[in-house]
Amino acid sequence: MATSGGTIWDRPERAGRGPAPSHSREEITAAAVTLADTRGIEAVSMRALAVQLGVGAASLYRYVARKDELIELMVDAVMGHDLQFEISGDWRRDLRSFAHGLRAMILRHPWMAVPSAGLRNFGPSTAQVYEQVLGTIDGLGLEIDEMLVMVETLDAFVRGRVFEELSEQEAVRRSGLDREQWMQTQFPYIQSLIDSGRYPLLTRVVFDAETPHDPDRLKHGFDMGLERVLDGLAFMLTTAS
Amino acid sequence: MATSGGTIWDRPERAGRGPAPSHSREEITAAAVTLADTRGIEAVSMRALAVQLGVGAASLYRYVARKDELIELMVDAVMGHDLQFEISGDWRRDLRSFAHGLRAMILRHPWMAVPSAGLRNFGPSTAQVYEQVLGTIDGLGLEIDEMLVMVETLDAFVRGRVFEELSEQEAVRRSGLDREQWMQTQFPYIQSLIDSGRYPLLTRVVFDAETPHDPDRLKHGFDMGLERVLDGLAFMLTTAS
DNA sequence: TCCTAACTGAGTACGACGTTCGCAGTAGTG
DNA sequence: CACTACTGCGAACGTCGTACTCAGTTAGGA
Repeated sequence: MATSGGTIWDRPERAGRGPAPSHSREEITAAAVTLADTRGIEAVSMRALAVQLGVGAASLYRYVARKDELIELMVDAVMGHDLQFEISGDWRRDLRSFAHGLRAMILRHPWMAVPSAGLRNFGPSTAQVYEQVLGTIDGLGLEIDEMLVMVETLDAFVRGRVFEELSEQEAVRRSGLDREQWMQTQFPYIQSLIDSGRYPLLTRVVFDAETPHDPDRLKHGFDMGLERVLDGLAFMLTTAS
Repeated sequence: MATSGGTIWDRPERAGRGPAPSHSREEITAAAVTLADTRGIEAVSMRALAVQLGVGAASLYRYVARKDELIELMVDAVMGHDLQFEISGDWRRDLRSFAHGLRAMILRHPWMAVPSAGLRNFGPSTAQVYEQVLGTIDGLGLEIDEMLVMVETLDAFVRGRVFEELSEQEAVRRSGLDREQWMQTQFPYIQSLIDSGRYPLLTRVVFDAETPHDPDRLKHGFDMGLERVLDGLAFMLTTAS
């Protein structure tokens, strides 16, 4: 059993003695990630993953104590490999780059929206990312607590925003229909809301949106919101220096 | 089977002819909500809920087509009953009140953090809430699209922030230990990160936080971030009027 | 008033899930 | 070479969401 240490991060991958394991954490994690990317996170079962690896299901518990730990490995692996952003020395540009990178990463791996709770999920790669992000606002005269508030606020906006962007997309995927068909199943109810006359503003939202569910529209809303959040964060610097 | 309409919201609760159902959607929903509040969302199984109601598990499918629909009912019920905020006519005060109300609601019902994807989960109570929130920024000279961006941005911040606040709390709960014991299981790993010397800023975070996990500290961070976000949203009005 | 179509309740069953147990096999150590 | 600590894994347990089926019940139409 791989059940000694408190978290998986301080438990050694290999124990000293017996035969060498036929797989590595990295290999198993990679297989789980591609499985989640291609068939959705709910398709990542210990059995299915074992099949993918040509292994018995119970064997996976030699590498991982619980499924949760597998998810932790997956999250940290993606944080390490697929989160890209640039550091230029201009804090606003850098935080914007981080926000875009975080959003893009989650959109590439929709299952990341739920299990990765930002700063609280503390694998080594995740830690490195936030170390770097904190670095972009270091030396601007802020207390460490204030720096943390800045990063957490930005992080919360991005994750919350992308979570909303994804939820419709996920509903479509689960229904098995294509986007057009799915929207038609929703239509009668939306219509009944409008006809009730009790939602005039939401009605304007539905009617005035020229391209109702253009992906660029969501990106647009993200970018606008992001600039507002960055505007707000800039206030922290004025009061500090 | 309760499987005719596309969503549960346009499917009548009672069909015309036969015997009256022995329960109502509202009753079932309320039982599920208290079950989720007291024993966690993962304790809400169709079987457990059926026991709570003194009913066979299969009977629940007379009221609900899939478990997802039960969750939808739960979310919308809580949005209707437990989300409180005040409308004064001062947009900033009103949005702040909404943000606090939303946060408090999710903290009271931690399971709401995940399944309720904000604007996309569109039960009648949810719709009413967002109608009201849009109303607080109506008539300020903004296009409906811009109003939507404002609300979505605020909503994203609150949900993302509360999600992070909850994730640690949930990890503690799942471990079965109390907070003190749980923190001690995490300690060796945190220590090893610090000792590696590769995370100087995160180390400052750990050391400089005077009361490491005071709930007021989280509330503080929320309030500070919220004011920054509101600062940023205020910019939308200056360019509009 | 009665018949019957339409509905409700639920026992049973199916397949999938996470996880545990116990055992056969293997590789380093003394 | 024996011992020990490990690895792989078939089988099994309990739980889950859900479909099938059918007996019992009721309200509308004759």
